[in-house]
Amino acid sequence: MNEPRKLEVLRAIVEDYVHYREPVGSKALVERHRLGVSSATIRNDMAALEDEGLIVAPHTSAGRVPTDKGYRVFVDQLTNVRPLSPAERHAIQSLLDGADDLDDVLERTVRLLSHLTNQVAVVQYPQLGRARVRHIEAVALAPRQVLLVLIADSGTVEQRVVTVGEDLDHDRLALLRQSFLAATAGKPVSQLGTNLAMSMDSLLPEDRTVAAELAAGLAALAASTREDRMVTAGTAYLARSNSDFLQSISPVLEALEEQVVLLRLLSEMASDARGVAVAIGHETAADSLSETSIIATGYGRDDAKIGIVGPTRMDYPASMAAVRAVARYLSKILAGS
Amino acid sequence: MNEPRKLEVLRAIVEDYVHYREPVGSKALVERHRLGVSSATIRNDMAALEDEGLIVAPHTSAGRVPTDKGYRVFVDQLTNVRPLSPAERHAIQSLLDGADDLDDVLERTVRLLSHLTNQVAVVQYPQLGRARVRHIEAVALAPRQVLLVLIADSGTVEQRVVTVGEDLDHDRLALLRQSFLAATAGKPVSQLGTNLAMSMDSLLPEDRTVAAELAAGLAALAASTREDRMVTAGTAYLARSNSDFLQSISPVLEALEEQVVLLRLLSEMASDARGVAVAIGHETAADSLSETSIIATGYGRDDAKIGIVGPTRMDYPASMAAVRAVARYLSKILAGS
DNA sequence: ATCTAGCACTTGGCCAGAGAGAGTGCTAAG
DNA sequence: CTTAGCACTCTCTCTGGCCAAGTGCTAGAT
Repeated sequence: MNEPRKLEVLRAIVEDYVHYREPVGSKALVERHRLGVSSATIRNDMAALEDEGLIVAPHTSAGRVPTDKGYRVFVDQLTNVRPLSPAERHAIQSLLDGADDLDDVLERTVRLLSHLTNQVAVVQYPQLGRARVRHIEAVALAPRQVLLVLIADSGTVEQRVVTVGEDLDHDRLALLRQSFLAATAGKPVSQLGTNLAMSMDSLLPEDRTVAAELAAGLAALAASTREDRMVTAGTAYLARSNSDFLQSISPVLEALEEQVVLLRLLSEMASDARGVAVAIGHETAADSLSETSIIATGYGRDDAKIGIVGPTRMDYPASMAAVRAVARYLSKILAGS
Repeated sequence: MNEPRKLEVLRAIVEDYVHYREPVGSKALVERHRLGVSSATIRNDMAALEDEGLIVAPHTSAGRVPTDKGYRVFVDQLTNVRPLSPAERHAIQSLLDGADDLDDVLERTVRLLSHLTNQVAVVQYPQLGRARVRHIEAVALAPRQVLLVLIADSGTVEQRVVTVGEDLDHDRLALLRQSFLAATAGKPVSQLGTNLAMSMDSLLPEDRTVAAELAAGLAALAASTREDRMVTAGTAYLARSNSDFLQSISPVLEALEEQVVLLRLLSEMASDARGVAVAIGHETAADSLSETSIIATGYGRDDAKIGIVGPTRMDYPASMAAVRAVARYLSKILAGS
């Protein structure tokens, strides 16, 4: 058996199936690809591929369809990721220029990626892990209500309203804020909690109770930052792939809204040598996503993830190229600002 | 012709069509409802209803289906909105308790409404129109980059990064901030721009250029606040109504993501005597939503909108009840905080 | 005037059967 | 190892016939 040709056949099957959206048979294969052998030979190869579980026939006399495993081999076999076309590069440039704050950059980026791939795009908020405290603000909204704002040098701003047990006038709050700021400014957000705890001693005894309440709020702010949130775009594309896939889009929409499952998945995906990570069908280990594939990669300093979610029958090479290219531009923009 | 009975027939047709999801005929109607007359009489009524354009027959010998106009008459005919069941009230209570900041409240609310109605729910951010400036913060991120934060007494926090034309050290920025705050604090957000402009005279001449840049940023912040944003939940329900409606969910998803069309629509909808507004099918005046209905109502002081989006074939009475009930709870919670 | 009963008529949905087309696996030969 | 040929298996599509649902109309009952 000719091993290289067998892989070539698998490649052809995947490409044709993605393109024509229907099972592909041996005859169509030799017509559409210059394989240099007859359909009978292809049939032998296909039988072997089926034995290995890379393709299946929906029924006796239909063509073959790649399995998750088949897509996996296909993807692994891809050596170089195709660079983007000039038109695509131009689109990236013009769409991402002119963005101002972080929210805006992420918003534009995810829309861009979605348009480029005709797929749902997701982007995780940059993690605050290595970010440092730039500023802390505390504003009295009511005698016992305080709005806490935490600003990190990564450009993220987190806010929360905290209710405390005793009244706080403006001056007292300003003093506490000053103390908090002194204890944490310029230091990593991740250590905010411990830094605040250590600064408690320097406070007046009568302030410590309320200070602890505020500190808890700030710590919670630092912990539950947006690193566990993501932005989504292009959900409409899910409904476009008019096929049997339509049945399974409801769970996918749920997963996109829930975010939890997807975020865990994204953080577990490790990019390979080509700079992108791919999870195919059941590899996602989530029932709701068993008919979808995810292509993702990290961006920025702290390796937050950006990627796309789509049906397993997708154009992997093009999507991988788009994800990687957009991630690079995004990293560049974030580093520059 | 018996007019009251004709309306009764329309009501029965709508209810049955919503329930059984298929065209309803005269015979089924007399079986399922105590109309007190024979199917032949119903047929006469139905013919009249069809002449008036309230129902149509998909083909010669199928039952009748309500038109948009039919739903409209049905909805207008509803006099009292059914109150929620105790179980639903309980669900509202337990889900909305324990929310802290505005984002969280809206997030929970929209999920709740979505679950109650099994429909897509949307909620518009409260408008800053009548809100007053509580606080302004300006943080130097880099010599020429400033993070502006605007906090309103409605609890909303807006932020934006502005790049200015000259270097700003910390002290100079603090002075400017102080001046801005003095000019605007406690005054309506809507007048922030003019208030800032008037305060320019009191600044040192060399500060005026950069101050103008910052003021422009703040004014933009006040103008483009979240009032033009909304939160969505339950998109997965769109794909659940497994029927011909599946075809049209892609445009709906787009509209939900685009937000612009929907926001305009929401703001144009005026609640009627029962406290809710309903736009049915083509009444939405948006092609992408021609097969969907929207039920919405205002909440809070500034009449921001909350509502649901679903197929025209929906349970209007139940949905109207849920929207109104949730809007009331939401108003109560926002007023209390 | 209004309602009802009956009836002829229309039509989509469903089923079975036939035929075509696509594709396979196998065998035997190059 | 490859190829040609062939029998076989399925699905898909089309057809015709039948049935059930539902209608509109007319004539009679109330």
